Amino acid sequence: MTERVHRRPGRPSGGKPLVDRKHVLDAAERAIRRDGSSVSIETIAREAGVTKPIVYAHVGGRTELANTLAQRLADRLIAASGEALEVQTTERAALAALVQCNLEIIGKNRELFHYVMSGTSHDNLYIAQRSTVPLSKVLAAWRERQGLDPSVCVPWSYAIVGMLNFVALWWISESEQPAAEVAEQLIELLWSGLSPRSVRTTAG
Amino acid sequence: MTERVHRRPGRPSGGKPLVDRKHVLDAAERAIRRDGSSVSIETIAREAGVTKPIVYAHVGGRTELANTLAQRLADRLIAASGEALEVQTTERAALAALVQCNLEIIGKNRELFHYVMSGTSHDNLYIAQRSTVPLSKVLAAWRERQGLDPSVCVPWSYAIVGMLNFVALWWISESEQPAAEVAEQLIELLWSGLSPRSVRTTAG
DNA sequence: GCAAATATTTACCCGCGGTAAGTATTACCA
DNA sequence: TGGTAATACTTACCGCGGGTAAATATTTGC
Repeated sequence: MTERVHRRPGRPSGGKPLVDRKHVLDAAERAIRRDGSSVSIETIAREAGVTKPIVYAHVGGRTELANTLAQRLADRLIAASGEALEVQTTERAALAALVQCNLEIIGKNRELFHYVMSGTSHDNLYIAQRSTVPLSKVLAAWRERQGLDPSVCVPWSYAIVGMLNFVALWWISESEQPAAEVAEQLIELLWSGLSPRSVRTTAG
Repeated sequence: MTERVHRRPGRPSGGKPLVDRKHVLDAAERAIRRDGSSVSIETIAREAGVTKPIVYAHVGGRTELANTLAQRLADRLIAASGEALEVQTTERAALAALVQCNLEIIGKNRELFHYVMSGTSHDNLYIAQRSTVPLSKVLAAWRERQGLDPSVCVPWSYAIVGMLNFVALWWISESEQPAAEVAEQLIELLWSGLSPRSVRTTAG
């Protein structure tokens, strides 16, 4: 966590500015966590110890801020997913671990998640793409390894991301179940589907 | 479609007011369709042939308007889904028809969909619930008929609604594929799951 | 006719996103 | 050592859009 700094106007001695993009973004996250997803740019600026124009200079306007924070959150989710995937043995267990850690990270960043969900522009899929593209690649590689058509992977990626988002939304605000349990339920659907024929015992 | 009306101030002769809730909501939809999802309340009021306070009197503030319109859209989707379900023979085909008609309706109401997606409050799940509750009931009944545990149906409903939402978002803005094709791809995932063992030929 | 009830508008407040212009401090170079 | 250019930051502002209070017009009911 970057700390509050004594700033002074004027060109700084070291080549580097005291307040950079990361400093502002970290402050934004703190402010959102503290004041909720409807926090104003001005409050964020105060949290960073600067004023509004600095925020605009470093990260741009509100939607751009939301996009950037979404990016960061997505990166964390993807990174954690990667780790979760490596540990597990079976593919199904790996998937369950992925979903569970996604839920847990979102649970620890509820307000940020809300900010991102309501702040990013829904017209262009800029952000959703960032989450779906890596997923789509993994899926495509996997399907090809099995000799299956990989063309479904783009819509499937959006489907899975949407699934995760909505379930997370429900889970963080209404459900008392542990993340592992919800993850298992989701994987039951995602792995085996609705089809009654593909019933199988849940993996312990 | 309700039409533009000659209104006059003062207590109206008939018991009924000329401008009611439905009139305003219809106007809102028209305005959104015309000017996009960022349309202002004032513009909506003009479209209805009235002024802002009337809108507030009849439907409330912006989020309440978004919620109400979301409600209406959800009702249309649910109604159309019901019809689609009745016609089909197999359960899988019924599901595919459901998804397809959902996509098509959203495709015909892109701007409204965007308005609803960005306007409804993500903090309380008020709206998502309205879509998921009926779905959840159908799922639960179906699972029970098969002797399966119905407790998964709540998270599954959110999962399916989230899936549909995100795929629709992608489809209306980036995809050129016909709705039927996307629906089939989605159902492939939803019905059979990711599991490699449950591979089966796509229905007709 | 006159008061109460109702429908609607005018005129306004306020907060917030976004920006232009001004001020303070340092680095660089003669 | 002074002066100029570059940099970092602030103050002060604009405008728009959500939301509302108070005024205005019209009709019903006594």
